[in-house]
Amino acid sequence: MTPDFELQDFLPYLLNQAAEVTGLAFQKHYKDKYGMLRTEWRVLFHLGRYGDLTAKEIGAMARVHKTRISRAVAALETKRFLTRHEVAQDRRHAQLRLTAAGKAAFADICKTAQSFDQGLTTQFSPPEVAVLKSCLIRLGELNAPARHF
Amino acid sequence: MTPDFELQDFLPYLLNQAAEVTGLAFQKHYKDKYGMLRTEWRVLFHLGRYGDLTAKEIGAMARVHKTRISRAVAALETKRFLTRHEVAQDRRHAQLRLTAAGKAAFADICKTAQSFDQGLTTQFSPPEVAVLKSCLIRLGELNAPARHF
DNA sequence: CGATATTAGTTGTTTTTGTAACTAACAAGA
DNA sequence: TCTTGTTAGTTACAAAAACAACTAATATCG
Repeated sequence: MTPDFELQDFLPYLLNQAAEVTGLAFQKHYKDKYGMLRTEWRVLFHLGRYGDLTAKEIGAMARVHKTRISRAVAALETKRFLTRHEVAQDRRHAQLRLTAAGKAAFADICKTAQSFDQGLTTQFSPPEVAVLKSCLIRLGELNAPARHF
Repeated sequence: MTPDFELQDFLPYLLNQAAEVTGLAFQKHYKDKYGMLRTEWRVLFHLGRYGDLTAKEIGAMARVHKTRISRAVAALETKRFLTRHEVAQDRRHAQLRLTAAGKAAFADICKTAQSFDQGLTTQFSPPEVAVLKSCLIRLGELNAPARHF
């Protein structure tokens, strides 16, 4: 039968555990402090980092389904973290723009995220971190299943 | 403000993306084929790999909350993949035991999991895989937030 | 121009999960 | 023995996610 296969050797399991632990630890910086969900924080990040974007653009960049983006945008709008600006040429989509409060939250959470990341990576040597991150990027990109954007 | 902080550098994001991509790719082997949820597959795995266990033991080993275990066990029971056996000494907990069908499913999914893992790791060099897995284990264990078992 | 297709985004419905309260069984001290 | 406390597991309810169907705007092709 299956001899010595340990769950500790199974990459999807390891990835999931590490993602869950770190994700739960970090969420207090956007959930407890700003009442945001993870997708909201991601949308906020993309707008803060890359400037005004449409919902579709954010979804494509962050690999998130459009319904999740839609609800995150609506939530951020009621929290007054962003505003919608219709594009005259095509009224189907709208540019999303952070408000001052949105930018402040972005800056705050980003700063925390950077030090959080440092706290995680300092337990490894720089070469280890380099290998870890490059592997994760390849895993996240290469095996990406078909997305229905 | 925040200068050049990329989401691609943020470990929780990378972990989450890699976990999601690989997890979604693998789930067809237990979801599509056996109609199992991820927690069910994990419970099945622990029983198949480590023999009869109680719900609490599985929860402790897999770091899963007891309500999720409870529902997974109930689902596996209706699928006839396991049976409950009361312990005379303490009737609060029950030993969980895989049926023949459960063992067959375990063996099948395990075999697939091993080759799936190989497919993932062969795109990296052996030293890279070693670093990757050891980092993931440390991330998943060291920063583990308090669990309420 | 007019019918059809496509696209951006939203809404509704169903699953799944998280959280808390609960039951039943056992333990331990007064 | 009889409270009181603890433990294993379940159930109920609320939050969140997945999936599908929908609306409105634009594009395309006859």
